[in-house]
Amino acid sequence: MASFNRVVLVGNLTRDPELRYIPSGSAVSEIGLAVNDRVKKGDQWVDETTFVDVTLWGRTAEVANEYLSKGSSVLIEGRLKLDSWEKDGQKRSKLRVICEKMQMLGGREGGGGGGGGGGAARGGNRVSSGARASQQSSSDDYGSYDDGGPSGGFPDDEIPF
Amino acid sequence: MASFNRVVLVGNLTRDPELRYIPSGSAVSEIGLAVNDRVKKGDQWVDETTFVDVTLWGRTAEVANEYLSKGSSVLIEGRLKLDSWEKDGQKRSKLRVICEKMQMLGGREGGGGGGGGGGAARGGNRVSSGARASQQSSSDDYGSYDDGGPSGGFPDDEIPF
Amino acid sequence: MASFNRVVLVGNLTRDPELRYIPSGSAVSEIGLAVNDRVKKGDQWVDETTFVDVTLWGRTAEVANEYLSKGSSVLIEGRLKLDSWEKDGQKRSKLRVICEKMQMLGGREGGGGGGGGGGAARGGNRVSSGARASQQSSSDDYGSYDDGGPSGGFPDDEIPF
Amino acid sequence: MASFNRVVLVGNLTRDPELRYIPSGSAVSEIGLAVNDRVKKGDQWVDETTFVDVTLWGRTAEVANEYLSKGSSVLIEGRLKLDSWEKDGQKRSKLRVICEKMQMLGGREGGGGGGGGGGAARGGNRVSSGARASQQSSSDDYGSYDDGGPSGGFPDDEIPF
DNA sequence: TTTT
DNA sequence: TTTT
Repeated sequence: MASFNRVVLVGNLTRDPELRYIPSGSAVSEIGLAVNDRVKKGDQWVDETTFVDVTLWGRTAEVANEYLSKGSSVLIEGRLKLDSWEKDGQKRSKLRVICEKMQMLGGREGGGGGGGGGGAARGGNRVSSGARASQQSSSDDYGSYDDGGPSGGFPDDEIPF
Repeated sequence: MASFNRVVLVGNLTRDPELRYIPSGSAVSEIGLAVNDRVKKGDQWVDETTFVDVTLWGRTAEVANEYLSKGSSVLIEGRLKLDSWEKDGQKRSKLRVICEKMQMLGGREGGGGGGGGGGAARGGNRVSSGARASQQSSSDDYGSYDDGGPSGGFPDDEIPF
Repeated sequence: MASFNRVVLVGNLTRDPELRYIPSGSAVSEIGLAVNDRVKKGDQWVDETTFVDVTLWGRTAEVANEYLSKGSSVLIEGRLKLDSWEKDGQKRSKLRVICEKMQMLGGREGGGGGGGGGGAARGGNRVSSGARASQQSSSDDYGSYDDGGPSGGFPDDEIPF
Repeated sequence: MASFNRVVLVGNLTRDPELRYIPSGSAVSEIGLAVNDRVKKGDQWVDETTFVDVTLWGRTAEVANEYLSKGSSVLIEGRLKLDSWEKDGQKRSKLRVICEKMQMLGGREGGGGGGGGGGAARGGNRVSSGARASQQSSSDDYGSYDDGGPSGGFPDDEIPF
């Protein structure tokens, strides 16, 4: 019965975030993370890249969409989640990470961070969520975003995971 | 470039560990973990089970094989690793966890734990690694096992990940 | 600017929890944790115990008070917090952990856990918070308690840290 | 008996690292970290800075000394450790973090990071450990340093913690 | 101040 | 493919 599920990753986005809104109005964003470890195999160090899909919710999703892009460096805290579906009559499943906290780091063009100013936004075509995202931004100068915890956020059961 | 990869899980084994030795003599064990979270979806709490495959190396693998069995409760610290292979000309991949530290918890029949004595072993058919495992055991009364870190353990490159 | 603060500990209570209510009605509990590591010093393994004070809030505080006692085994996830005060004109400070998630483990007399029944309560003198604690308990069979996250719980600013 | 001790922090150095060598030749470095959280107190978010002393060993200590300075942004993974001593006949103790893995982040003047080249060193007065540090550097382009784990590093028992 |  |  005892159980615990915690993941902390630092990596770079493999593509721009993809934001969408579910019917209830909640924002969801998917990001791909590349985590580059250097691990010992036998007696030598080798590079090992782990690609992980991460789902972000609510304001965190919007902030990611606003401030992160391919190559951005980010810290993600969350939990592992097994997605399951059927394809051609075959059961398939895949581990992903559900983000509970995101922290932008100063890598690349993304990562906002910047002291007073608050980080440069990306190209104009993705700023539709600007209003909400910048409310967030104004309440947090540290580039850290939280999903609001268990009691926050997801007002209905349309959520696909 | 900045990167970090850390997972901490507490769950129950979905099956008995499977131990084998690679040609160099290193022990490897696979365990299946069921992690039972209770997460908020919309405005209600739902149970969500995440099944994760975990790979253990060296003495940790042997200790797991000796003291854990289906149902055992265990804490695993490790990192995410993407396994990739080809099947029917299709690229497939799967996230797993490489265990860097294992801590037996007092669940079920497994979980060693027991005060002075050192935890009851499982059925006799799996005690072949006993000698080595119990050396370990004697140097650690806390049921915690470490893979020896980056400089420990894997003397050659036969390692399949 | 980038910042992150995460602690995960498993240890045993050094004393019974101390529960109190702040004027607003929020529950607060203090527990002392003993974390027994085995670390390498030079070429030998030595035991090292780290004593940490942990603060729990809200329902988590009440549940701890109800189900944990001296010796209980528990997993705490939280963050480091620096408490500061003045004594004899001297500035003093001390690191503690603010618990954000608690998971009871099956150690000792504490640790509740128990499948259907829900874990044995301690002696009668501490059951005053029973009503609330058992509401919690009924919504969670896994012995895991969450402080409700950033948006949960602390309705005023009487909170002393 | 079950026990686990894990800390992950991202913060900025409050001062330059202080490197020294213990009689056996092992390098030790102390850094002060400021971790800036934004936490909810009552119904508003407040900034909260936690100051933590971190001890680094071996090559990690040397690398920190070489590449980090006051203000640098860094991720530290390690464990809590209680330092105890006596002063004026009074027992005193203090929690610190023993670093097991360090990852430089791209903040400020520190944080090395730099792709191929390997990060700019600090002013000349601290480069005495250069030779060793750059060996390290050459075996790791990711700015991540590991203490070598339980089996690595500390060849004698002069170590003061 | 301490737990297993 | 699954554990509690």
